[in-house]
Amino acid sequence: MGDLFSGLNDGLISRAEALAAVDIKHQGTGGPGGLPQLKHDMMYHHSMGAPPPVSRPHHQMGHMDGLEMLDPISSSSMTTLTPMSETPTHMHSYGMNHVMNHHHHGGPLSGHSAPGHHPGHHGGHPGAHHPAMAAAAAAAAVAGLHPDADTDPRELEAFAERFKQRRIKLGVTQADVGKALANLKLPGVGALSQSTICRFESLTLSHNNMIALKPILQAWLEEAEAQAKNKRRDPDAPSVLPAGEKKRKRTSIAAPEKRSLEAYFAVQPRPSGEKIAAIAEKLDLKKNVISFTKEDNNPDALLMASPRNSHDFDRICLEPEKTIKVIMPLKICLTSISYPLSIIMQSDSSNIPTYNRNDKLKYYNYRPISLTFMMVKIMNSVIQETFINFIIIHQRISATGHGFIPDNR
DNA sequence: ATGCATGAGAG
DNA sequence: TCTCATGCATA
Repeated sequence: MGDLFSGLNDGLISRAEALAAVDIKHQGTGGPGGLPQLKHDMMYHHSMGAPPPVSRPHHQMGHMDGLEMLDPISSSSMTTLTPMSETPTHMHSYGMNHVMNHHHHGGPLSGHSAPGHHPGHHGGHPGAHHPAMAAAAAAAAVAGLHPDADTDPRELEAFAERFKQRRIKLGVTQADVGKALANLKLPGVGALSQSTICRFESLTLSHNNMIALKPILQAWLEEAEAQAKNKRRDPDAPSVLPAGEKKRKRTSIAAPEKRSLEAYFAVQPRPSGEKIAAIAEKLDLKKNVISFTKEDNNPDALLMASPRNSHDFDRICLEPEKTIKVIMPLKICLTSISYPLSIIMQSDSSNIPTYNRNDKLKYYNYRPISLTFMMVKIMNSVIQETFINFIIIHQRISATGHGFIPDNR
């Protein structure tokens, strides 16, 4: 294994650097080498507040073997690369400066992110904008932590979680939130789609996008809770809460039925569609209520999901236009592989979710990335077999076909 | 929740 | 042409 990755290292790095030179824009203060993506990864990792990355986290069940295979690699290459990751400067370069001035069609986030919130500080100098935070920021900088609470992935993650919980407590759907944003009357902020709210909550937006959206959603949340508190809303202020109470009541399964289902499940955890229908009929429940026994939710079935096996990858590698999605533990970003993968993420033209919340243990941050055919091709041209192996390894431990690690809760 | 498409802005 | 944010439609 070790050979596998170290062999791949040199070729990839040089190729990667070539790519970096082309693809990657300046990422702020000069860290060592020109691999800003890595900083990002590093940052996130550090900021995850996880136990030392090298320590062997016990991830859940099926992933174990894969992780174990990878462990020695990461620890060994860690040695060489760690210094880089620890580089305290530039922590907040955080990449994306070049993105900050993007103007998107119609979106509420035109250009500078976070309208109405700490004007200007997002524009690529995420230093301490609150005087009060300056000290903390400085301290954080010394400690190698991200000084800016608004751009701190931990904070973003925490906020997203909080947001979701409180939204649900308010009985408001993602779609409701999206629409209500327009009523907030924040400058430059219009409605958003359910998709976007969903993506925010699930941290499947770009980091930049997360940062931009956060203050907006925060504003909504505060307003919504205020309005919920005072039943008598200011008639002038448009409600940011959904109008009618038209929520479908939650299905509840009576104890006897539940026992039946559980008993059945013990015998036949994966009944056919007809069986499910029959059960539903018998228990006088809707079919979708019984759907928890479907293959989708069977952990054993997860590895069956697409991409199913190495053959799929092989095929993909021969098929232009295909995009394959791979999930890797962030830990891998700390290894010799990190450069090329970072660059692939940068170069990929499709949407690249930056975060996800599936890592309950906080030891790893699983990060979905997409590899376009071109990138695969480049990778392959450098280290053909090795790359295939690499993919397979990760496929084994993490591919779900949905782009995310299952919770396995 | 997410694959795919769109259109803006930057280069 | 590329990247990115975003929405639509639908699994």
